[in-house]
Amino acid sequence: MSSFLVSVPREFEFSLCLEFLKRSPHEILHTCEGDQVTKLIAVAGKRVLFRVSQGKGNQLKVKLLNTTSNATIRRDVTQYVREWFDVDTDLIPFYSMAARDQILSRLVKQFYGYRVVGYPDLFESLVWAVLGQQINVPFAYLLKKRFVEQHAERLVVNGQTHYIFPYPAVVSQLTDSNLLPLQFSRQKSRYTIGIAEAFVENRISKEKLRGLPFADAKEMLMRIKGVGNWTASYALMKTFHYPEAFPLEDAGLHNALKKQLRLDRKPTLEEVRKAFRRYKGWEAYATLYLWKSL
DNA sequence: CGCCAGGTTAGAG
DNA sequence: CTCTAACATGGC
Repeated sequence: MSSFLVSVPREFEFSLCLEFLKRSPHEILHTCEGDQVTKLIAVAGKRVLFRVSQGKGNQLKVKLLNTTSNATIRRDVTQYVREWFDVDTDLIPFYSMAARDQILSRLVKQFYGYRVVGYPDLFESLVWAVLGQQINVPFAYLLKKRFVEQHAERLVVNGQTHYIFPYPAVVSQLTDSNLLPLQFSRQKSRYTIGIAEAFVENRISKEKLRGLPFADAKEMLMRIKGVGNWTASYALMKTFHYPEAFPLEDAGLHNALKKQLRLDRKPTLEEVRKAFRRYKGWEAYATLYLWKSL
């Protein structure tokens, strides 16, 4: 099948992104084999299975596994990959700011080229955030696995099953009786279905939010029940790559700051805000590298 | 048993 | 605007 290349900046380290992709054995929406990752997506009405690996120089190699290439597929898969690994953010200004920061200077050196590994699908991003609310991450992955196995479209290639995150049209038809057995709490079940309904009724979509000022996009997201500041910020960071988006209430972020600032307790929200003042405009990447420090 | 984990909501101050 | 209690569920 056909391959093509996607160029990336010098400040890009694929192996660090792969590390993130490999972080849970329950991850089901992509498959890592050594130094490459395989994923199924729906583009232009087709199901496209592709594999990404490091190419020569500043390039990623993308290989299509179940279809031949044409201009449309190539454009859409390229776009997906660029969003997935946040290829288009210029990190030079962030690195120049971070170099002068006591906490970040060490981290950006250690994890140079690490980027936000995102969720180009807004629905996936929001539901995944809801699943992660107030529970430990391994359990969130387990919930996602069950949810995807039950309700996602799939494609079997060479005996390997690949999934596409469940569609809003499907999820909006579910009830508690579908999700509680998967060990969703009533709250997660209600939020998940409510988010799907918001998509189906077109109260929200990626297209509607694209290009909006940060505050407006956040406000639109937070109109949905179950999407608070943490969830909205998470989606703005992971799906739209707003550089100023960061989850203020995030427990992991609090733990990272506690460690870096050598506090004997977790910081208050006010202390987090204060610590982040110096990262203005780059809160998303400050958060990413702080998370990575844990 | 207690406490924490990638929170949100509704209600009070 | 900020703080708090209630909600909910698994894991250590």
